[in-house]
Amino acid sequence: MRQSKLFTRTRKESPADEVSRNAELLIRGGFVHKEMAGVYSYLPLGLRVLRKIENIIREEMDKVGGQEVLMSTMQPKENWEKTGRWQAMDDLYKVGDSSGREVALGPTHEEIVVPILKNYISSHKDFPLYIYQIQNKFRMELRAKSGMLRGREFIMKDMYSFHTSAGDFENFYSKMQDAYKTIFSRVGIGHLTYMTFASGGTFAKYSHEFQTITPVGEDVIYVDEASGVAVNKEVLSDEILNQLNLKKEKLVEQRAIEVGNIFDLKTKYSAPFDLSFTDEKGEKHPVLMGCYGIGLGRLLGTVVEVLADDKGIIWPESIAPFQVHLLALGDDETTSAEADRVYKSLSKAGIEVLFDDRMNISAGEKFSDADLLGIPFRAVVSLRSIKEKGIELKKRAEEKGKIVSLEELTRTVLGETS
RNA sequence: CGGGGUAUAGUGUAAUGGUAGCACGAGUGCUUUGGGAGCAUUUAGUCUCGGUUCGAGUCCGAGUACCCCGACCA
Repeated sequence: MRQSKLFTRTRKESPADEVSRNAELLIRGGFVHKEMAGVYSYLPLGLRVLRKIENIIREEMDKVGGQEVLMSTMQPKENWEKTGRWQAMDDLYKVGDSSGREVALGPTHEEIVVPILKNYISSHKDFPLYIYQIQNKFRMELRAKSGMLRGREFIMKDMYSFHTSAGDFENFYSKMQDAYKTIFSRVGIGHLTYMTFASGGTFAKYSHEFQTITPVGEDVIYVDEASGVAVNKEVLSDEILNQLNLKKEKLVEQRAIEVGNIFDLKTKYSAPFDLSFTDEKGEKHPVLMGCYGIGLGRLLGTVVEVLADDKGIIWPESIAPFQVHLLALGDDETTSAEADRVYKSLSKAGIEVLFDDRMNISAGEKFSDADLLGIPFRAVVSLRSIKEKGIELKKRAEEKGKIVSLEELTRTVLGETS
């Protein structure tokens, strides 16, 4: 992609109405556009990152046997009345049309997925079943905050699992714990993310949050570094500590943001809709369910929040919008021709390159933009690099670059991204 | 929802109740190119409604939006 053609440009000034680092950098870099409090549009750069996160999650969900669907955003009021949540859920968006009909804008999809399944499954032979989607969710947060971290419209992966026995559920639940750990490692925040024992409300024995350590987090958790286990402050008690084999004096208090959660729904949603199955003996039983969520926008914002430095974003290679930021310094013929050659060669090798081919832009501005955008590898072509018979390669997080050949550049980038 | 704060051009900011200015951006021309360049020139603005006043960006009232703290967050 030629940066001269890229839709959106960077801004030098921070927006006055954004204090949080994630939103500030994402807006200054032109990744997202703020529509209103807690609602953001994704621009080309932001969408590229979002798609990469989405694909990592999709891969891991498919690996555990998930089947992807896309359920409706508009949801019938009757379904919500059946579960009692039309009244009980106070962050539900209720929308009316001119005929007086009311619908909910989906904040979650138990009320949709369960009735759908009722149409198709009824025998124990249909189980287990894992259904997921990646879709926009709507929640009327009383207070949207922290940029991308708590929004009113946001993209979420939600999976629902369906089981005929508690044992089967527990097996799958444990598989999902591993899948989640893999996802957070793959997007680059595994080292800061802890599986955290949490409250599942009144109905759940099993509930875990995946909490990423950051001072801007909304939760307080207690981490046992040795075992990598954490407990949310909400549920901290001697009983829980004993159960988890944790010693109080070894726990470290941290603020953290919840990037994912998984929990046991038992029959909470299958019962109201009478979702049941017939076993081998012909007896009818309610279906057991689990639910597994990850907020993609929040995850994206969290990565920015925890990995950025004072110059800008630092994307992990796995989710960076491009792998290489190629800078042509100087508008002379020699530099332009050489940069163009490098651009074409890298592209041909299948490397995603953002080529800063803009004319009349000072070197300093190009460097600053590169730091802000946070693409993992920066490759500079200039009269100086040409004189040194190579390309200057520098990783975003490194201070100094080195001169490498085009072949070495290609190998380095491919090697580290494969 | 309680408390606090803010609202001026695309962005960031000035302006005792008295001519809305500066910088960035964007457009044009020339110069410049290793850490957010220079000159010239052009472009574009007082959140909404009401009130006070000879006169309101500024004062008063209401509304709206946004930010922060708290409460809330299957």
